[in-house]
Amino acid sequence: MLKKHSNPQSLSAEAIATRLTEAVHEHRILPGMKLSEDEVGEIFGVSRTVVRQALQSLAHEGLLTIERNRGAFVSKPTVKEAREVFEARALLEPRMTRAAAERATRRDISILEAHIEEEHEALAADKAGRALKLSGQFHIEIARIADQATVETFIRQLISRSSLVIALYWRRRNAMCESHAHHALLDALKTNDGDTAEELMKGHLLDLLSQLDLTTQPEKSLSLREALAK
Amino acid sequence: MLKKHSNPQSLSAEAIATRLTEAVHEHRILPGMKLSEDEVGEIFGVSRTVVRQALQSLAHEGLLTIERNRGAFVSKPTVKEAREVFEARALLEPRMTRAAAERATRRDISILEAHIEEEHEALAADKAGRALKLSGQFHIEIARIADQATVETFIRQLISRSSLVIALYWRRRNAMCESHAHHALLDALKTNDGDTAEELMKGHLLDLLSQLDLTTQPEKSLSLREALAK
DNA sequence: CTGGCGTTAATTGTATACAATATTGAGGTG
DNA sequence: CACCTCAATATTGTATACAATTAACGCCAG
Repeated sequence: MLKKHSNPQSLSAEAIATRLTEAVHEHRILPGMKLSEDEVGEIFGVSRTVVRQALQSLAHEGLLTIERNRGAFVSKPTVKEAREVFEARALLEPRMTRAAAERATRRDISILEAHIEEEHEALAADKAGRALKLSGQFHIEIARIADQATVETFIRQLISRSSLVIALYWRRRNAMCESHAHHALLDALKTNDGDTAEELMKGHLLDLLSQLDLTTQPEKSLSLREALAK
Repeated sequence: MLKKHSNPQSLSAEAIATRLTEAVHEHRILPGMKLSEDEVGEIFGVSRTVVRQALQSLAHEGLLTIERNRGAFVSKPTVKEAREVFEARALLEPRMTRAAAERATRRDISILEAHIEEEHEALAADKAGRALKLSGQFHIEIARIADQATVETFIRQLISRSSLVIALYWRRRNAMCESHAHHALLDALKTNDGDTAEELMKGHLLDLLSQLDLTTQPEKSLSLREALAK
């Protein structure tokens, strides 16, 4: 069961979408899980009308897959889709990082530092899910600093899907060694070194990709029913 | 009023979204116009429930902007957004074109040839709107040939918004001189010349951008009410 | 004639009722 | 015992009713 903050007044569809997105990013909701309209509606204290808005919004971002007359399920990216996500990120993020390096203000830097700090704390507290979410936000923050709202929304979607990919294909459950990479990126941004920043991001993404096991279809499915389906 | 094919049985939300998208791409529906739920619902013979799905889907792609308690309007990209759209396209499309050139089959080529042919016919028949839509589809087709579904959806959104940008900022109403550029691209694809294809696309996008007048806010608004609003 | 105020009408937001479809489980048959 | 069929149940799809909000209009004061 999901979290259930007793709701003083009904939440908006957007708020529900945000909450669900966070839960997926933190791997509290895993690929393949079904999100029933009634269930979600009761948890958040709203009618199916509002729930459906939220679910459709998330489906449009690729986080959920809606099967007609069957319902909404957390997407399970195929190996091909997993590769595509990282290819797209490789296309967009290095250039965004360059732009961010050239534009970053002191305020931006301190925001990024705070992110890294939180990420460290989450890892220390053994909150891998939370660390993963923060790690993604670091990338989004860079797009924001680059002042490219359009590309930023694309990167948001890609980060979302990356979260699914990691849930399905990540090799080691142990600590993400990204912290170091993010710190190096921060240094390049701090000195407005666009060339280095771009290269670091390119390497960082390749590094992430190399930690995935894309040789086989994912077998993980936390739904008992699904595991026994065939 | 929009088109009104007498509806034998009710259309799906997706079908309605497609029809509306086409109308926007062909500039039969212009930026700023309001799409009332009741009106659209009556035109297509479905209830507001289905219309809302379609409208929200289009809003998520950026084609419409939904203002709470006010309704859905065709988006009016600002100058900044217009630039961002073309910057994003410049980031994605040249690389997609290279990949497409390296993968294009004879069947792909003939599909593109058909597109160009249709585009010529539309221009000859003075159907500028239809020509514009076909021109956009040419770009989407290239992403499809590159076999990058993820990036393809991004490019779809960017083409959609480009259509809005062109409606607002295009300088000359006369013939689009893209036909030539598309033909040159086709040649590069035909000979699997990735380098040339990538460069041609890069130039083509710059060319498009240069035909826009982004020095001033758009004044065009076909809604009489809106024209007199201030 | 102009500008503000209040009422009326129109439109969107949300919940709910009903229809359509898929899933489950029992019962029967080979 | 496996397998199929079919009713019973649960879930989603769509339409509609009502509430909330906004926009429109007329009225009156200045």
